[in-house]
Amino acid sequence: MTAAEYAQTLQLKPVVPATATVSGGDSQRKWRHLLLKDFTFFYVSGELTYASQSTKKRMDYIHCRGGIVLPAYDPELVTHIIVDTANPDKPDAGVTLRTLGLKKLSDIPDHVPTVKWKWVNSAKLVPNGDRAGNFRIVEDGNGGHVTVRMDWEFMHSAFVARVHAGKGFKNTGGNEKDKGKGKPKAKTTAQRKEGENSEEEDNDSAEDISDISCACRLIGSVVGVRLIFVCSRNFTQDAPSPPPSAKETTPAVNQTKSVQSEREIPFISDPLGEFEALAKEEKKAEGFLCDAPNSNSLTSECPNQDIVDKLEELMELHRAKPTEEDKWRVYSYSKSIRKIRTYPHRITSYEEARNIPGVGDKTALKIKEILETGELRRIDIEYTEDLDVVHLFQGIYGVGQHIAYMWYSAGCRTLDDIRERKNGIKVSDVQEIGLKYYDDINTRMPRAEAGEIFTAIKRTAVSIDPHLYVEIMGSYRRGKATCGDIDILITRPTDDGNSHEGVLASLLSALQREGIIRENLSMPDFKDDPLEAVYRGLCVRPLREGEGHDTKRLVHILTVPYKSRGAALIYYTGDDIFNRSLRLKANKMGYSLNQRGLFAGVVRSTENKMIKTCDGHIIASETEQEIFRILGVPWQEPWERVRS
DNA sequence: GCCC
DNA sequence: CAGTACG
DNA sequence: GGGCCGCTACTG
Repeated sequence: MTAAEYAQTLQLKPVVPATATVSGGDSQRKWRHLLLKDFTFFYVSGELTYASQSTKKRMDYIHCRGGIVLPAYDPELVTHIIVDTANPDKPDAGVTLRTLGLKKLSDIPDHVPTVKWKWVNSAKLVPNGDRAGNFRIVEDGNGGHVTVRMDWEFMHSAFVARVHAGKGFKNTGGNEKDKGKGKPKAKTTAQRKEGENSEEEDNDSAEDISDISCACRLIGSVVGVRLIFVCSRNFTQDAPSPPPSAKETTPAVNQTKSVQSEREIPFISDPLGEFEALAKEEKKAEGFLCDAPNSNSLTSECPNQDIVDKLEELMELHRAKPTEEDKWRVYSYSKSIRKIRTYPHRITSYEEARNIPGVGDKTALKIKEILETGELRRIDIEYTEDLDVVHLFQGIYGVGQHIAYMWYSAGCRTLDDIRERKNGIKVSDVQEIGLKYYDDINTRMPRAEAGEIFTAIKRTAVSIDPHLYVEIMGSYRRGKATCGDIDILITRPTDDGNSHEGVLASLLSALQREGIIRENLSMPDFKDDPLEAVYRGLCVRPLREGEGHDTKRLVHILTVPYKSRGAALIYYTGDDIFNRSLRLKANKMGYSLNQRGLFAGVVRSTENKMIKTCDGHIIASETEQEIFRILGVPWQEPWERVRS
């Protein structure tokens, strides 16, 4: 596991104060347990591949003391960069810059110090509370506060060139500005009122620590969205919040229960049986896929990997087939495969497979066959020579099942055939671009590159109008390590009488001038609403000397009216399966959800569901929380919404 | 494909 | 309108 | 046997 990955897994772990394991009387150390609260670190270990034991231990140390370890460097969020490369006394600037993705040390903001690990250990309790030097007031773990003194950052500066950075060397006053926002204490207490039943209850020494709020702060940071950050795992409390008893919908109540059971799994004697029971319960509880947060599947090995592989292979074959029937098979497979992948134990029988919601008779039989023979004959049966070619063509942006099959039946077999317009096939402008950048478009980019491009675009946007709200969405917001594209949401508060009307057009031409945008795939259409539009194109990251930046990346820019931002955030954060599930649930509850808002009283024509005979009225759209709450879906952070 |  | 793409 | 997201958005 890399350091970044480890940092990411920390986000999901509750903050267990290190002192909780120390016997109660040790007041000598207890004060440390929130020592690093309000600090956001980026840790430079210099380890290219795997995080060493000591790196992990130090990240744990930060995490357990209320600090945040960013998986990816973000100049807007980081408060301290810890440099802990091979030789602790001689930090390596080159390695540091490479890790940060910067060219020179001066690219690091002045208020962010680069410190050696030693600085972290410099904290000392100030017994008489005298406020001299670099003091901090921290919670003492008993509901009170103590004064703690730490060395000035410059005393442990990693690089001579940056001793001035951070506090102490001279009075920059620069990092005072983010002091206020990291103290959502009242909120934390309030949210615990609702959430504590299903959250930790056996940790009386940790009363003031909300692991949730900590994780939220962290991922909120990673994700970079700070529009609305009221965090709670269960029901949210924006606006006048309903008392817990007002949760009238059954799914909601069931949800609370199932979260609880999920948490109990590790402690019971027969985990397998319990899981099956839980699965059954979910089945009859009419649960929607969107109801249960993703409990993080990326950490553990999948005990049924061979089954997953075979089923995925089969699914891909169906994906390349043209019929409507196959489309739904793929939809179904994708859901059942996901369930199997996150199933915690080795599946050993047809019965067991069948008990997993989403796995039906057919798939259970296939699993049985894989268990018994290690093979799946259906794969060979479904395979035909055309599928590889169709799959290849479908990789062209703008080419779907139908066009791919048309081209195949026209006799085309390779991308070059398409380029040559073999047998007179037609290729649209968009497809032409898709063809030209076939490999680029089908290659995911590192998370950091997506961030870099986003930052450049945001800078340009804000220079057009400083009041714009510009955020990165999609897989980046969901915390993925690699991104297939860059999704940017733009809106603007209208309280000063202005709006973002016309901004997208100026932004696009500015980005073209800058050379960031290279190709247009689709242009916005403002016919309905000048505030609402979608742009798609290909871009490259901003140029840096001496490096080629040729790989074109898909970029999507969406503008929405400020009032719709909550619904737009949900839509644009995804993932797709989560969205569909959420919309399905809305529909079943008599609502309708799209990227503009949640609507009630929508009447659909009975024979054609596509036609709404009555528009209904909008009941929520401004915040994600509001929409979740009305739908009885427990609040889930972006990274918990991964369903596929 | 799965589920109602 | 059908086809494709978006989360 | 019928639904499986969206009166989604854009292209041609």
